[in-house]
Amino acid sequence: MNYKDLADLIFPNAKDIEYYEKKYPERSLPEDAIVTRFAPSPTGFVHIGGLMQCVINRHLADQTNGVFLLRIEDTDQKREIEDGVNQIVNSIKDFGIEFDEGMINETESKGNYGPYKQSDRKEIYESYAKYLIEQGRAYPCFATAEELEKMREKQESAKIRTGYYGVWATYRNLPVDEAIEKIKNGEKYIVRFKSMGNEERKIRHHDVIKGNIDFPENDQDIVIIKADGLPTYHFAHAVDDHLMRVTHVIRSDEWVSSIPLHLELFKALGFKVPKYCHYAPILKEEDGKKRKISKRKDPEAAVSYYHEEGIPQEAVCEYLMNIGNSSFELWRKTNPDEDMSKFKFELNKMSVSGAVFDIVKLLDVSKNVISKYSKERLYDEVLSWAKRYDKFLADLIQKDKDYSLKVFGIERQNVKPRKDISKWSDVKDAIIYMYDEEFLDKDISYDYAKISDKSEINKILTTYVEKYFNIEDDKQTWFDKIKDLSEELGYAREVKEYKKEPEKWPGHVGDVSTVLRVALTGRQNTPDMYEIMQVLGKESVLNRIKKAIK
RNA sequence: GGCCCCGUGGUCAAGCGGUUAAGACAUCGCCCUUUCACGGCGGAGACAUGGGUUCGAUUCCCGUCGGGGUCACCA
Repeated sequence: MNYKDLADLIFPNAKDIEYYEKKYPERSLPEDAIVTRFAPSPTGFVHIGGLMQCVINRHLADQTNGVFLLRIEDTDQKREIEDGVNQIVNSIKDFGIEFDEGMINETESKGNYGPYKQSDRKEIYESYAKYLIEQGRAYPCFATAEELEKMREKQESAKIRTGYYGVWATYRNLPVDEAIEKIKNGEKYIVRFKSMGNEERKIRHHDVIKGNIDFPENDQDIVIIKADGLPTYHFAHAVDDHLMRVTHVIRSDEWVSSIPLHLELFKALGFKVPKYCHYAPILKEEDGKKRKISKRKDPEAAVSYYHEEGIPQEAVCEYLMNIGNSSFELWRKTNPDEDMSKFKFELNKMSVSGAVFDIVKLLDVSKNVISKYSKERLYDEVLSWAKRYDKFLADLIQKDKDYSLKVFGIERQNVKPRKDISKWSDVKDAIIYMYDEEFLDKDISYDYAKISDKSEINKILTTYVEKYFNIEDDKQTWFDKIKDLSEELGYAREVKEYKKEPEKWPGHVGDVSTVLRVALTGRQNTPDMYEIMQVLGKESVLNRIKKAIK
C-alpha cells in the first residue's frame, strides 16, 4: 500500500491534473498584461474596500490589455445569503465597472476559465488534492474537534506556538496502511497539507506594494479539504488563481501573514507564483483612533450608501483612485477634462499604510465632477436617482422638463461653473424655490437681512416693479437699474463707496438686492439673480413680489 | 503572547543623505464690478521618541513608544 492507493481510496473518481492544465491553458496576452480578479464571498454586501479593489483592478486590466474576472468564493456555506451573487454584480455595475469574465448572476457566467463559483469547482480541487496525496504532500487527518482543542490548550499553557505542525501533527506520519484502514472503517477525516517548512528558516518575499518582507517558513499542516468536501480559502486560492492564469493577486493586507503558506502551497503544486499585491484597508477614525472601516458600525462602508446618497459613481471612483495612487490628484489637476482611464496607475506606488476615509474630500471631488456636467446630463442623473430615492423630486422636475432644464442650467457651463451640488440628495434644497407651485402656494418665512423694516422693504419692491423691472433687460442694464433703484431710495450705489463712509448711507446696493433676492426666493443666498429672474419669467417675478409685499 | 507591517500638518500625502519639508481637502484672513457657490492671493499647521552611522539625517541602523494585521474544518 502506498500514497497512490490512499489517494485512489479518498478520491476514486478524480481526474488527472493534466486534464485541467490542458483545459485551462496559459492565456495568449501581451507580455505585461495583468490578469486580476475580484473574489468576494456571496454575502451580498460590497465593501468600499472591495470597490476600491475593483476600481484598481479594472483600471490595471484595461491599462495592460489584460483581464479582470469575478470569482465567487462560496466555500463557507454557512455564511452565504440568498441572491448574494446578483447583489455583488449589481452593486459593482452601479459604479460603471464590468467584468471580462466570471459570474454574471446567480447561476450563469462568461469566460473560458470557469466555473467561476468555487462550489462548482469541487472536482477540480479534488484532483489537485489527490495529486498532493500521491506526492506524499497531503494526508488524511482523523483528529476530532475535541482532540484539536485539547492540543491547543496544551500548547497555550506551555506557552508555545499553537497549531497543527511538527510533532503536534499527530496524523502526518500515520502509516498509509493504517490511514486506509481507518477510512475503510468509516472514520471521519479531513485532508491536510504536509508542510516541509521549518520555522527556524527565514524566507524573503517581494510584495509588489509592500516591498520585501521577511518571514519564518510555514510549517503548519493546514486543512486543504474540509469535512464538507470543499476546499479552504488557501487551497482554493492556489488552485483557482493558477488555473485561471491570474498574474496579480491584489488583495487586502490581512492576507500577508499567509504568504509563507501560499508560497509553499504553490511550490508543492508545481504552480508559478503570481505577483502578490497587498494593499492597506480603508480606515475610519473614531475617538481619535483609527480602525478598519466596519460594515456593522459605519454606513459608509457599504457601497450602496453612495448610491443612495446620490454621489455620482465617477466621483466615488475618482476618490478611490486617489487613495490608491496619490499621484492621481496631481494628474487630474493637469488633465481636468481627461477621462480617468488615461491615468497611468502604478501598483508599487500604492500606500503601505491605511488611509482614513474622508467623506469631506470625497464630496469635494464629487462637486467638481458634477460641476462639469451639462444641464442635460445633470437632469438625467438627478432624475434617475430621484426616481429611486426621492419620488417627490422626480415628480417635481418631470412636470415641466424644459423649465427644469433651465433651472439646472443656471450658472452652468460658463467659465466658472457653479459648484454647490456635491450629491443628488443636495438637489432638492438647491432648486425647490424655483418652482412656483412650491413657492407661491406655500408659506414662506422671509428672513431679510440688514434691511428688515417692512415698509422699507415694500417701498423697495414697489419702486422696483413700477420703475425698473423689465424682463427684457440684458444683464448690464438690469444691474445698472438695481444701482439706480438703490440711489433713488437713498442707498449707496457702490459697495466700495459705502465701505469708505458707512455713516453716509443706511446701506448699499447689496443690501437692496438682498431684499429683492429674499422676496423672490425666500433665501439670502442663491445663484446669480439675473439668471434666476430670467428663468422665472416676468409673471412669476411679479407674483413673487406681490406675495412678499402682502 | 509569537510572527509580520506601519508611524511626515486635523485628513490624504510628495520626499528616497544636504529642500525655505511639495501639493490636495479642511481651517483662517484678504480680494473678486450686490449674496452664496466658485476663482485669486496669503496665513496658521508636520518629520512619534531616544541612541547611533555620517561633515550632515525626515531619509540608513538599533532600541523605546504608539497603531494595525494575523495566529480556524471563515474568507
